[in-house]
Amino acid sequence: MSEVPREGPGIEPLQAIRGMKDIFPPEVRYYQWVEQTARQLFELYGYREIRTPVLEPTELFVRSVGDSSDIVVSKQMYTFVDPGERSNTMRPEGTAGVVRALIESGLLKETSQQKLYYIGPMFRYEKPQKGRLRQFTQIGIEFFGVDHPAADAEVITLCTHLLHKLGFKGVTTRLNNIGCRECRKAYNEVLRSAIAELVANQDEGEPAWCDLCQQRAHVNPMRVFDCKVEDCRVLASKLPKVSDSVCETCARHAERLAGLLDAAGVAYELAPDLVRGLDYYTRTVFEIEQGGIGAQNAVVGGGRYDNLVEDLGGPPTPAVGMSIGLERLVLALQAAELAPPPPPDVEFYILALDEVAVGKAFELAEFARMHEVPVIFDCQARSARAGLRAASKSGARVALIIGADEIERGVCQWKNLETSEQVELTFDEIERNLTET
RNA sequence: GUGGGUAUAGCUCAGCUGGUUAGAGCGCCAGAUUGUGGCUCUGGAGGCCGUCGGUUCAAAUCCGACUAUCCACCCCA
Repeated sequence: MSEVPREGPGIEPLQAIRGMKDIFPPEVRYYQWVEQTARQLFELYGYREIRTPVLEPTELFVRSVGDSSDIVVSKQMYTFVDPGERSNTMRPEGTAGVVRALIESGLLKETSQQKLYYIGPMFRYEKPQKGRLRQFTQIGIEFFGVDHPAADAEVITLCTHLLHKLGFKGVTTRLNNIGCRECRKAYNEVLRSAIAELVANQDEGEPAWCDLCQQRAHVNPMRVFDCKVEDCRVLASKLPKVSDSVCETCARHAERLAGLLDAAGVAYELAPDLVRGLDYYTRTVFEIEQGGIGAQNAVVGGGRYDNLVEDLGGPPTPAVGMSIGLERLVLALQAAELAPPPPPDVEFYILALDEVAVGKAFELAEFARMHEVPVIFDCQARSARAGLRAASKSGARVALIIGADEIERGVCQWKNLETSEQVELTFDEIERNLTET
C-alpha cells in the first residue's frame, strides 16, 4: 500500500510522453482501414510481410544514412546504451532494418528478388507539430533485386492505386531522377561552381542566396532546390537541373520509367526540385503530396536505392521502395472527408431489469455469442428506462428484456426498437430467433 | 534548435476595460412515465479558471517565469 496520494495539489498528473499520442477507437478505425487496404493491395502485387525489431544496433542507422549523417540526423535518433553496454537505437525508419534482416538471413543469395512490406512504429526525436510525431507509423514496401525501370513503375503505380482505393482524387505525384552515385558526384561539382558563379556575378539589389543555402552549397548543394525563400527559388531556377545532368544510362532509366507510367495511365509531374535529404537514393525519387494537412504534406515518399544493400555489407542488389506516413495519411483522409465504412450496428441489446434476471441475461448473451451473433449486455441490472435509452443509443434493432416476472414465467420480452412492437416469447423461441436472423 | 498562438466542466467554447456564490451548448445521470427508448419539459452531478510567483483592498481577468499543447520555420531516413 502506497502512502503517496494519486492526485491533489502538487501532484503532477501522468501524461503521455511528448510527441506520442493515444489513438481511441473511433480514430483507430481509420488506421485499420488504411492498413487493411494496404495489406490486400501489397499481397495482390506479390509483397509479403516482414516484421523486424523496433530496436537495432545504432551502427545500422549510422551506416545506412552514410556521409550525409550530419549531427542533425543522429540528434533525432532515440539512442541509448543498454545494460550490456551496447548502443541501441529505436528505428527511425523501416528500410535499414529490412535490409539488415535480408543480409543476415542470406536470403538475397538464395533468390533473385524479394518483395517485402512492413507496418510498424518508428521513432524520431523531433519537435512535434501537425503531422509530425515522435512515434509514428510507417507502412512501406521494398522491392529488391530488379534494376529495370518497370520495378520503379510498379512501386509508384501501387502507391497511386492504394490512394485511389482509399478515395483520394487530387493527389500529386512528384517524380525526379537524381542519377546514380557517379553522375551525382559530378553534378554536385557542377552545382557548386554554378552557385559560386551566381554569387560572384551578383549585383546590388538582385536576389541573393540565404545564409542557409550558402552553407548548403558546400555540404549538400542539391538541397538549395528545397529552399522556400523567394530569392533562392529564383536563383535555383537558373541552375542546371539534375535530371538534365545525369549519365546516359540514368537518363534512359528515367525515360523508360516515364514511358511505363504514361502507358499505365499513372498521372505524375516531373519535379526537378525534388531532392532527398540522404544520399543513398539513386535515380528515381518520388513523393506524393496531399493538401489540407499543414506543412507536413508528403504522405508517401520513396525511390530507388541501388547502393544501400552493398553499403551495409550485402551482395550488390538494386532496390526500390516507398513508405507511407500513416498518421499523415489519416489526417489527409479526414481533410478530404474520406471515412472508413461504418461498422455494422449490433442488432441485439439484452436488458436485465433486476438482479435475479442478470443470470439469465448473461446466459442468453453467451448463447448468442456462441452462435457468432453479436449482442450487447451491460453485465448489470438497469431500470427499464435507462436500459432502453442505452439500447436505442447503441443502434440496436431489438431489445430483449428480462425481469423477475419473466424469469418466473420462463419468458422474455422481444421489443422491436424501430416499430416499438413488443412480443413475449419463451426462451426457446428467443434462442431460435437469435440464431435465425 | 528558432519564432508565434493557446491553456476555463468529459467535449466545443463565452467570461467586456480586475469587483459578490465562474457561465452556455453538447454529453452524462435522474425525474415527469413506481417495468418501456427516441421527442419534449424539469432537475442534478461535474471546475486547484495549466503551475508557481508578482501587482492590488480585490486576479479566471494585469505582469513574469515555468510546463503543456498547437502552428510555422528548420529538418524530414
